[in-house]
Amino acid sequence: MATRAEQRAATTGRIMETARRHLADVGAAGLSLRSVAREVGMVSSAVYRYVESRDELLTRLIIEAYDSLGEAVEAAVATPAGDLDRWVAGAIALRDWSLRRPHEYLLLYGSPVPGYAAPTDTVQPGTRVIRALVSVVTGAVDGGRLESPPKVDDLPDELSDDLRTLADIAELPQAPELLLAVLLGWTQMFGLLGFELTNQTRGVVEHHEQLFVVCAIQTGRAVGLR
Amino acid sequence: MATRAEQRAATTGRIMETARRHLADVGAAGLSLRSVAREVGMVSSAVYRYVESRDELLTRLIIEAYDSLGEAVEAAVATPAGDLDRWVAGAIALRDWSLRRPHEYLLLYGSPVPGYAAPTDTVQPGTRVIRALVSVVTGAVDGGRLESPPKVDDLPDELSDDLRTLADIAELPQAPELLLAVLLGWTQMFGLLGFELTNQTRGVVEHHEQLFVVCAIQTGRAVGLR
DNA sequence: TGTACATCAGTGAACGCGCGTTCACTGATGTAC
DNA sequence: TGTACATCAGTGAACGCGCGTTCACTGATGTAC
Repeated sequence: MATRAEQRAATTGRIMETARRHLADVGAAGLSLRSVAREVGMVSSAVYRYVESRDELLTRLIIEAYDSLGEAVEAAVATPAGDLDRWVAGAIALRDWSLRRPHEYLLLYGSPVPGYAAPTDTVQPGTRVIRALVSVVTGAVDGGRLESPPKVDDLPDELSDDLRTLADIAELPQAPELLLAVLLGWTQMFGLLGFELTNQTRGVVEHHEQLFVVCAIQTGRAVGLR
Repeated sequence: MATRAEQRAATTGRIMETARRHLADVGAAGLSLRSVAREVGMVSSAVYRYVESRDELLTRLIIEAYDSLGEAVEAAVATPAGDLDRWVAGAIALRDWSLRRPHEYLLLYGSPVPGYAAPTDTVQPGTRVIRALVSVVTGAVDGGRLESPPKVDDLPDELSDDLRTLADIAELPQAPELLLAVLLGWTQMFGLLGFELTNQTRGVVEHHEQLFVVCAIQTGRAVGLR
């Protein structure tokens, strides 16, 4: 045992784990290969055996974070329950994960890291969360349980087209109102979460969890879930 | 003319303006006194005649940004029009300003800058935007034009209390539903805007402005504005 | 109005720091015959 | 099973960089009498 491959995997793991912890201390912009190496207990040049560059390390952290968050929401959504309950469970999982790992949340959804451009590898894992939430809607549609959303009368044509295209991609009924509701629900939750994480609501709201749940229920209902 | 005081004001202006431009290039985390000094055309130590430290520069930038944004929204909201139109105008002003100065938006509402803690001076200017929006609601209330919001049945007691306290501060009627709607409308718009600015909706939505307006109309209606 | 002194803006050198990345190297672990 | 060679992990020194901040200084602008 302790073959070379195992050693390598273990060391890579230690590097990534340490990097994640530093991220939490210092934010993405402040993350440095040298300090990670220091804490792992190797000389700075040695980490280059495991990681191509600082940018690649960031990319890996992003992908891991997306996957971890995606997994959490997928699991929450998978519980057998009413459609609305599943939606809310997904939302709560999103919030719980984000509170546990705020700097990773900010890495994914906060300000871009100066000097770093995320490669396209990060796009696909980035869609897991929204796809999990959409799957709840799809389930309700397939079961014939989705209430059709109320007509929105101020909807411009071009926007309707955008939304219909999106509906196709998401394999949802083409009513633009439905996709509008999903999109707004999605951004609503992120707006609230972002405010909570960056302390914009400091001193203003005490019971963030309750607020978030109420928000999730409202957005779920707006989508037509019951 | 060109008295010392005038010179000083002019130079301070150039420093701040350059800093703002660098912010746009490089983000808050990457902003450096030395590079600002370089571009202004003075030696790095000279800027210390105008700015106490890098942190103080950031603080000033934050305050200036809050004030500039606050002013824009206040102006938009001040147009004589229907309540809902004023709300929407405020929202559009928020978006326009943010698109014009995305890095300042991120400085205010994005990830915290590593190693920097905003002093309390920034709190008060930070409330101008929300107070401008609330003033629209107050106007509608005073004119007896606000539709009372529908009862929300899942509202937990503690959260209701939070919301009632907030209502008192904002000098709005105590119905917790009203403040909930304002709060959710507020965060909704920031969520959407944040997604647009950080390109989360890349390739997914084309007509961001229309989407944002629709969103603003919906949130305004949910608040009870007509 | 003119002079003597104080204030101020900007210079240039220096401090100590941490960063990402490269490179030639040593010694241990694996592989082929 | 034993030996010869190839691969690999980690070292240590070095590169060039930009950063924030301090300090003693010079020369110009203001002020008091």
